[in-house]
Amino acid sequence: MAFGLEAIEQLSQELAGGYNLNARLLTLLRGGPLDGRGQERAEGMSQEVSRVFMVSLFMLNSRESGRPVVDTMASPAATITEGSIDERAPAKDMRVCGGEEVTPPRKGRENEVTKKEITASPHSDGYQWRKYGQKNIQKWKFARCYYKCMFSHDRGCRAKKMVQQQNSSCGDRPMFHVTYVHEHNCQREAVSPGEATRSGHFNPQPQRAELDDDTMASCLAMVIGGAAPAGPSSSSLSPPPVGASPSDHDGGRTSSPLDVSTGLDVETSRGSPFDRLNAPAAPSSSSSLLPVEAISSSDPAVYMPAGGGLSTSTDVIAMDDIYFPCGPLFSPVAARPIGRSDDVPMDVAMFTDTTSAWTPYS
DNA sequence: CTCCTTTGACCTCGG
DNA sequence: TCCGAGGTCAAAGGA
Repeated sequence: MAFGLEAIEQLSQELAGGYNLNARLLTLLRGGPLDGRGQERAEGMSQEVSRVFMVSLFMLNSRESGRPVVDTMASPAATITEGSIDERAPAKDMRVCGGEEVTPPRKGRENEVTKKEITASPHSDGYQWRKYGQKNIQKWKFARCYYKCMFSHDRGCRAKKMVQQQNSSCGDRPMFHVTYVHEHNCQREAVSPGEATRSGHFNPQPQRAELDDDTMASCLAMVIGGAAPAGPSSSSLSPPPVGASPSDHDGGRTSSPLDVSTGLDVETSRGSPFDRLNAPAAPSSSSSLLPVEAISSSDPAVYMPAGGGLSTSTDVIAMDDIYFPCGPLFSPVAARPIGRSDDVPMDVAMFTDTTSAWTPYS
């Protein structure tokens, strides 16, 4: 699917603007009989709402036009995947990402980029990685980390990934650019989820929901209509119960392979087209994971798209904040980092282990 | 003792 | 050809 992030953001803004406009129109209409001037204003607002619909529909219909996908928004909840990338953008093709200008990686030795994504959970991709390097990169506040497949040696797997924390974050949630280089060619045997973190790869079914067309359309329909959605099928939106829980951490060593976050709970994520933040189980005492856990459904969720026209920033906005007049459209069950220990600086990765100690440098 | 991360040095590429 | 930046290696140290 190729629904550009820029498009999502624009669409979000358009729709939120339309929503606000409609709310004003409603207020106007409820204010009593309209005089000539009020009638004019109401008509103007109505026309503007129509324009919003038109623009939104146009954007929806034109998404197949092959327009390049541009990273503009770092969603804390959704992992934005650019998909397979075989060719890199021209060197001077600056991209805007999370409000930052990002120079595409120059052509290097490894040119076989298979995927790029922006995620809050750079390590929850179902594979085990070994860090082999870290480098301070110009223009980035945070060092870039280099990972190889754990089986690069044993099985000659060439898969690598580079994880770059963004300069900006969404609230206190750091976002990461993850660039995958080379496909895994280590043979994956079916591994029980419990074993996944320890003994190898498990079937890497998609662990995150991508915003497919139906989902996006459904979402927009919800926003436009304010109707309670039937809810996208959980099969398409919720990750499979891969399980691989961080509680499977090797109890002894702290320098374990990268942790694999839990899949999302199917029940709690139903109804939202947006990926919920991964919510690793409470870490064991020996784990260095920052505790992140699912909390009660009374808390506002942090789904994206945020902004709702109220802000063009990439900050997280609770669904209740966006859609308050209608009540939450989804059944938001939040997942948020909790119990962040005070000794962990806020600009450190929201979860970390010894393999991903994000140490900002200045 | 083993395995992994850290980190500085080295290599390679592109301007 | 030089230089800066990014990517990788490998020794050292830690758990």
